[in-house]
Amino acid sequence: MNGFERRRELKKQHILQAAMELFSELGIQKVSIADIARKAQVSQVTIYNYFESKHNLIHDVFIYYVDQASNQFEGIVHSDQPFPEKVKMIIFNKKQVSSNIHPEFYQYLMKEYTEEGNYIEKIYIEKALPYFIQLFDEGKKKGYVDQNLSNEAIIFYIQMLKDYVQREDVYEKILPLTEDITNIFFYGVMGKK
Amino acid sequence: MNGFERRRELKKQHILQAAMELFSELGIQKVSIADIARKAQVSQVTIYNYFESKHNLIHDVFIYYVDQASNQFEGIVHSDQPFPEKVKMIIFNKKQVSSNIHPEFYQYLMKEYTEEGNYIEKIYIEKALPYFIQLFDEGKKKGYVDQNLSNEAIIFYIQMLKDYVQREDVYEKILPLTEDITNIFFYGVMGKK
Amino acid sequence: MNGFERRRELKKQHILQAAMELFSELGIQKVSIADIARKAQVSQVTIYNYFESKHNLIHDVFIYYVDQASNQFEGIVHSDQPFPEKVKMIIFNKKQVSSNIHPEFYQYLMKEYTEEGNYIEKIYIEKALPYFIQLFDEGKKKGYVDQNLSNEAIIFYIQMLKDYVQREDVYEKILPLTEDITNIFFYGVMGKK
Amino acid sequence: MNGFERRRELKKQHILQAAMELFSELGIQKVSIADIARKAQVSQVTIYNYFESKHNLIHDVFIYYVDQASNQFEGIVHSDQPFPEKVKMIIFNKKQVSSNIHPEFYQYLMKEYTEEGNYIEKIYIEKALPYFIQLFDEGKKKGYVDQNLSNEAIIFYIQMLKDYVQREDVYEKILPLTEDITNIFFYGVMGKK
DNA sequence: AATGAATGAGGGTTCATTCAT
DNA sequence: GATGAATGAACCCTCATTCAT
Repeated sequence: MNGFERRRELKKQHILQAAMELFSELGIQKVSIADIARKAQVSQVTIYNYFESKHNLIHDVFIYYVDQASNQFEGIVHSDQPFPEKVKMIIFNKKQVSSNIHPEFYQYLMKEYTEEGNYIEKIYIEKALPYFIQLFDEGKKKGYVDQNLSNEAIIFYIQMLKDYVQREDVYEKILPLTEDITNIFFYGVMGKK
Repeated sequence: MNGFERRRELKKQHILQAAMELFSELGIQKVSIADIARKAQVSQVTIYNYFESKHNLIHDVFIYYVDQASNQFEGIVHSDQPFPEKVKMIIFNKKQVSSNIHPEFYQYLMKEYTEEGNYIEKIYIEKALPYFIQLFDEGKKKGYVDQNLSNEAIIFYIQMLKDYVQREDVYEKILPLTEDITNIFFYGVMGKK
Repeated sequence: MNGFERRRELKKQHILQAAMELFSELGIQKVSIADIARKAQVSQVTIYNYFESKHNLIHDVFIYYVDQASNQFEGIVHSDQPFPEKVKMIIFNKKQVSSNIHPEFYQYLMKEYTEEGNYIEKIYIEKALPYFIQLFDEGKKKGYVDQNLSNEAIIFYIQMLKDYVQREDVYEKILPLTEDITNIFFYGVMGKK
Repeated sequence: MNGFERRRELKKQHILQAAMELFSELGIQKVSIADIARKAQVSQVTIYNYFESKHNLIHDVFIYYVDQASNQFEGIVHSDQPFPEKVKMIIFNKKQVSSNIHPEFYQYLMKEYTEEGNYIEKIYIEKALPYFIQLFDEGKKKGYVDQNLSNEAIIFYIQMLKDYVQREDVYEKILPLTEDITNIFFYGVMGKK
C-alpha cells in the first residue's frame, strides 16, 4: 500500500469512525449524510466518492465495527485472567467496541439487504464467532459451564446481555445490578445450591 | 362517557391500533403519518385533531401498548399453571402483546422526551411492574427463585429475554434453543448440580 | 364531477399547461420540478401530490398534449377548406398544438418506460391517427394523393415535416421556403410535369 | 506538428470520439464528464485541460462530427453511382456518420451559445453544404430535380429525412416504407403521372 | 501534463404539519 | 369535527468544476 492509498484508507476510516459514533448515539435513520460529513469535516460528496451511497456506508461501517470488535475481543479471550473475569469483561466493559453487533445495525442490514445479508452474516460468523466458541470451550473444560449446553444458546445469552448493557437507556440502571446479573448468568435465577 | 365521547374514544383506539401495528412492523421512523392515516382510514388531519403531533401520538401508542400488555400479563400471572410454565409463556409466547416495552419505543421516548420520560417510566412501573414482582415473589416462595436475588435483576433478565425472543431477526434462530435458554434462565450456564 | 373534483381537475390542467410550455421551450431534462412549481404558482409538493413523480408528470403532460392536439386536428380535418389548404395548415400552423408528438417527448417516454411505451403509443394511435387517415383518404379520393402510397408513409412524411417546421431553430429559416416545401410534398423534387 | 503535439492531438480525438459515441447513444444531457472520462480512460481533469468546459467539449465534438461527416459525404457525392442511388444512400445509410447534424446537437448549441451559434453554423455551411449543393446541381442537370426548386428547400428535406431515419425510435418502423418514402421524395404524394 | 480528491450548487422526493372549506 | 389541499424543511444523491500533488 503506497502513500496515496494509505492516506485514502485513513480518510475512509475517519469517515467510518464518525459515522459509527453518530449511528451509535442517534440510530441509523436519524443520522443524515450531512451530519456525518460535518462530523468528519469533509463534504457530503466526498463521502459519496468513498462509499457511493448511504446504504454502502452503513454496510462498511458494519464491517469496520465487526473488525474492531473482534480484535478487542481476541485480546480478552487470550488474556490470562480467570474465566469468570473474562466473561464479566465482555459483558460489562462498556468502552470496548461491542463485540457483538449492535442490534440496529443488524436489523437494518438484514431488512434492507436480504441478499448481501448472507454475506454480512458470514463476515460476522467468521470474525467474531470463533472467539466466543473458544472462550466457552475453555469454560466447559474448566467446569464453569455445563457441557450439555449448546454454544448457540450461550452465545445468544452473551450477545443479548452485551447488547442490553451497552444501551444508554439501561446502562445506568443496571450498574448496581452487576453482581446479580453475573450470578444469574452463571447460576440461573434458582441460584447456587 | 356519553355517545359522542364513546365514539371519539373508539376512533382514537382505532388509530392507536393502526399505529401500533405499523410501528411494530416497520419501526417508528419508517412510518409516516400518512401511512397511519391510510391504515386507519382517516385523514391525516384527524390524527392531528386527536393527538396534536406525531410525538404525542407515539406517546399515546406507548400507553395504549403498556395497557394492553399489562392486561394480558395479569392473565398469565393469575392463571393456575406452575411457575416455570408461566415464565416460559411470558418469554416465548410471541403472539401476546409484549408485556415489556418494545425497545425501540422505549429508546425513542427516552431520547426525545427527557422530561416526560419520567412520566412514561412511571406509567410503565405502575402498570406492568407489579405483576412482575408478584410473579417472582411467588417463584421465590415456591423455591424456584433464589431469595437473595433482587427483583430488579430478575426483571431485567426477563425483559431482555422477551425483547430478544420477539425480534423478528432472531426469533427463528432461537426456537430450537428454547429448552437451553429456559435452562440457562433457571440454572445458569453452570447448570443444575 | 362535483365542485371539488372540478377544481382539482382545473389545477391539474394548470400544472400540466405550465409543464408543457416549459418542456416545449427548454426540453424535458432542463426543466426542474421547482421550475414548473414556480410557473404554476404552486409548491413542489403539490405537484407531487397530483402526479407522484416527475416521470408520471411527463407521462400525463404527454396525454394532455395528445388530447389537445387531436381536438385541434379534428377541427382542421372537418373544416370545409380545400384539401391542399388543410395540409398546409397542419404542417405550417405553428400556433396550433402540434398534432403529432414532439419528438423529445416520444423519445423520452420510449426510453424510460418501455412497458408503458406500448400504452402510450396506443393512446396516440387511437387519438391522433384516425384523423390523419381520414384526411388522406379524402386526398386520395379527390385525386390529390397517389392511391398506391401507403398511409404509413404519408403520415410519416407529415409528422416529420410538422416536427421540423415547429422546431424553433429551423422555423425562421423555413418560412421563406413554405411554397417550395409544400410543392415538394405534393409533387416531389422532380416537380409537376 | 511534432511528436508532442501529435500525441496530444490523438488523445484529444480519443476523447472526442468517446464523447460523440456517448452523446449519440444517450443524448447530451444524460452524459456526464465522468462518463466520458471513464469511456476515454482519462481523468476528468484531463478533459478540462483539453477542453476547458463541458460546453466547449460539446462544441468541439460538434466540429469533429461535422468533419467526419463531410468526409464520408464527399465520398458518396463523388462516387459514380446514379443520382437517385446517391440520394437513397445519403438518406438511408444508417451506419454512415450522419452528414447533417444530429438535431440534439444543433438545438443544444443554438440555444446555449447564441453568439458562437453563428460560428458553428458557418462551420457547418462551409463543410457540409457545398456537397449538398453539388449533388443537387447534378440532380437538376440530369433531370431528376426540378430546376425551379431552391437548394435550401431540397436540403431541408434531405436533412429532415436523414434525421428521422436515423432516430432509433423510428428507424425500424420506416424500413418497410423505404420505397414509398423515396417515391414521395422524388414524385411527391401526388405521384408520378 | 496528468491525476485522485474534493466541493457548491442543484435535482427529485418525502415528511410532519397547517390552511381552507 | 373532518377532510382535501398545500407547504417548508430536510434528505439522498449527481454533476460540472476546481484543488493539490
